[in-house]
Amino acid sequence: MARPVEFDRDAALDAAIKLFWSQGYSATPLAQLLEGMGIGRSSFYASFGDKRSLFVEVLELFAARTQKIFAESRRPEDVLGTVRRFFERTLLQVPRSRSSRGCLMVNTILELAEVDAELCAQAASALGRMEADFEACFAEAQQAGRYPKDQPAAALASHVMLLNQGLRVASRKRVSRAKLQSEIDLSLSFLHPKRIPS
Amino acid sequence: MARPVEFDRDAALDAAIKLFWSQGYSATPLAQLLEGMGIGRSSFYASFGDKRSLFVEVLELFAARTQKIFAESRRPEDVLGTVRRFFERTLLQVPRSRSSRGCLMVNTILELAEVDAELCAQAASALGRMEADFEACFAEAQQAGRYPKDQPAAALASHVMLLNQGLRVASRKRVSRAKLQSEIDLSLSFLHPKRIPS
DNA sequence: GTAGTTATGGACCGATTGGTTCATAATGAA
DNA sequence: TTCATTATGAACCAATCGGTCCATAACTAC
Repeated sequence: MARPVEFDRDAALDAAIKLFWSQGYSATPLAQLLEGMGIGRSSFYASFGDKRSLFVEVLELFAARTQKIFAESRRPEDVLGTVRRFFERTLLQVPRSRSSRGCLMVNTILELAEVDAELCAQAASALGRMEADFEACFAEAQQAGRYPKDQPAAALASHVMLLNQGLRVASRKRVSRAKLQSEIDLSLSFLHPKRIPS
Repeated sequence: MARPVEFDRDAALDAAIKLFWSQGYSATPLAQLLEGMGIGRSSFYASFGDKRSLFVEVLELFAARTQKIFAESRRPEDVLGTVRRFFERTLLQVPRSRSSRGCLMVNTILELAEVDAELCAQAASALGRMEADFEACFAEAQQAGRYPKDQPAAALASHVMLLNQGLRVASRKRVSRAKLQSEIDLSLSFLHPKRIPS
């Protein structure tokens, strides 16, 4: 009953993710978004409302995708394997151009901590959900006796998120894949239960 | 032989550090710098050349101060204690307003990775010097037989930097002191040599 | 066809950005 | 006092920022 939209909304969102992810929120001017998304100003404001609103949507979508990768990496019988797979899939088994973008949530927290509390809270909340997922993994493994209980699952999950944040920073300074790999290996070796003869 | 400067250059630099540190490079407008530093535009451009030049100077100064804290934390006979002291002095034994700023080098790398390669390289280089220092600590301890040699000192130092980056991100999302403390404790407990009976 | 509805492109807007210019003020040397 | 030198404050600048407005295009229902 009216003129149809001429662009692919999902494709446009994809382009927006790429831009925000690599350059950050403030460093990505509207003009660049329009060019990357392949749409005009009017269409932009009609479909996405606002630069900030678009960013909210992008952040949400990014978090959902990350959550999906986590879900695909998860294997109930192997906590540390889950952690390893998640790290390797997001940092090593992707083109360098992608891994060097780090994590949008982490980037956002650092960029907007003192600038936009709401966006920052949204990013932190997404990271919080990831942490809760990791905690559930550890708790499950501990219940099943596959992981030592001398550290609470929450603390272990928190530490995994610490490693995650550290790795994202590292990946943004274009360190070599090999170094990233050995960082992952060493971090996981520390997490491996040491069987101390009783 | 000419009109003397009316402001304290070091104090002005201090104010600039605080602003860049908490808000980032692009999110800190010149007007705010001028107000914070307590000087006028002309004096600013006469003394610091440029917003970007000022940032270079700030970054250098910040790195030097961080290096100093490291040096004060260093105790040759105790690597892990050195690491712990460095973390605790920069994250716990400071007002929250300060620790919640994270680390200027880390912040800069995340903010400017795809925007200003030079500034980013400068920040990365400063982090690299820290890593080298940590490596020297581990190497020394290993030579003296106070730390196991099953991991190369470089890898250990690299891991400490990973923890550092992770902690800075965590501190920027205003997590409680208690949580920061336990993150530090757990990370260090993983680094503690396990005495496996031979 | 015409009417009603929505999408689009381009002109336009005020605000803010970092940076420059210049007249003037403050000093030391003569 | 006078001159040379440098610091300062205010006015000014072009460029860019995100956002709005409006005439027109493209479609469906009738």
